[in-house]
Amino acid sequence: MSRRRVANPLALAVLSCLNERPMHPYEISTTLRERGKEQSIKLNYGSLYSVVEALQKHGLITTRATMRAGRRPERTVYEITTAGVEEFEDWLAELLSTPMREFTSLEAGLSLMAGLPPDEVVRLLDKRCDNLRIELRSMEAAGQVAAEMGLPEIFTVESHYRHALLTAELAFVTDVVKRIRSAEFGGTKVWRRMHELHANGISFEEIMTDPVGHLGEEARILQGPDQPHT
Amino acid sequence: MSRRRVANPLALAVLSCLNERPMHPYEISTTLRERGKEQSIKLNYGSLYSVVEALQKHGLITTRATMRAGRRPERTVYEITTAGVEEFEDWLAELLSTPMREFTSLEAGLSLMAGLPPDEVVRLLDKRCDNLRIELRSMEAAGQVAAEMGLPEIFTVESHYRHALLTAELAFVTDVVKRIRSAEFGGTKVWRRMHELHANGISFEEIMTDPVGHLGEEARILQGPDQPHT
DNA sequence: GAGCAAATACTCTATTTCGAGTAATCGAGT
DNA sequence: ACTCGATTACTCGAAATAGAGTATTTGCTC
Repeated sequence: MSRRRVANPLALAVLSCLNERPMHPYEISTTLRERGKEQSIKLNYGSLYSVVEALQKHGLITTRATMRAGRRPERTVYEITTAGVEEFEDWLAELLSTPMREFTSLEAGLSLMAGLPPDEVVRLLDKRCDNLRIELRSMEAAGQVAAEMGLPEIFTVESHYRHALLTAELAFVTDVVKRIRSAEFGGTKVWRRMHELHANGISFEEIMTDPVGHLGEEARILQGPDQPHT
Repeated sequence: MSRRRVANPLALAVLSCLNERPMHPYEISTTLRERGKEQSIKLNYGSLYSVVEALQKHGLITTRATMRAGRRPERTVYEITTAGVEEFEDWLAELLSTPMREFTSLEAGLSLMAGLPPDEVVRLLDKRCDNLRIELRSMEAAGQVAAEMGLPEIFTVESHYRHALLTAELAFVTDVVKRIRSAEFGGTKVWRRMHELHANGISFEEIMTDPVGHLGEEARILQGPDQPHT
């Protein structure tokens, strides 16, 4: 299991709210939403209530009161404990100081992109660039509005961070597209040839049993690490 | 539920392997590991076997044979179906062309960083920069080795992508640190003052009930959206 | 004052995910 | 020939997650 007994980042957001003042879970959810935190921390009811329960079980928060108005569902108000404050500060410190291994979907896509022909990949990545530019522009517009409302940067860093990452992604993908187009991208020729053969009815399995024979000397790397004399 | 009946990216990796040739699950896992794909796609046995089962249930793969050697556990060899090939190509196309909303831990951290005093945040982010530089250098060394082995770029794009993102992160965080230090970062003064009051025993709750009174005119934004005349 | 959409405040359950556990076999050394 | 660690190949159950569903109340219009 993870080092923290409650691992979901939503738990950190809960601690953050309760560090300000006692609240009931639904109030936490609306507070986070109002402040735009659901942009950076995944929030859904199922997780919220189980995370709150887990925090309580581990003594990081306690119920302060349960009240009801009329026949409505009970509202349970929670408050943070000393241990909870400590956990909040320690966890936040870790998030800020220590880069974590994260798995993004583009990384997954890039790592398997050899499965599609290069021209198709170029087309798809080009489309991504368009999408990225659109999103970047809409983030910039939203940032403008926030700035005009006098919202200080401390409340919008996350979105500036996302903007910076998306900008870097756009630059990277643009470059990759350009280099596949010019075949400057390492391996493009073998990659293209392989999909041409496949389009002509030769299975990948067959190609892979004798890569050099089908694709030429450059395909030597495709040979499994050790299939010696048989 | 997600648009795809099997949503785990590991399922895409499975389809990718079976698109090359039939394999049994354990062989899939070692293949992915050998090729370094576990760097970009989370792989663990529990998920692997349930994902394979789900793919089979939905007709994207079928069992080709189950064999056993001696008293060892059965090896079930799977092969991809036509529907599976289609799903593979469509899914991969989507990953490459469409930016997805992802939740990174730094984004979560930044969005809650006001909960720690600015000097502490500076210290932590500085530490992160050190860590980032170390990781970048080790990625560069690994890239060097791969290049010398003649491994073409098509097999290492993912890691170049990660390198580009980490570089952008380093630049962003470095800039934020610099600007908090110089108090050029919007909101720094109120932020610092708030933690000073808190260190002197005033609770956040108390501060937030009258932000302007405690923190000055600049703290007007901290007032909830609508607590009118009461 | 009747009707109806939105907001309030959760609950429930089907999946998914995780990773430790198991059990057999292989190979290298003594 | 035997032992000991690595590898092979999966199983299992606890825990986390997602998000649809429920039931009440409020506010607004006509």
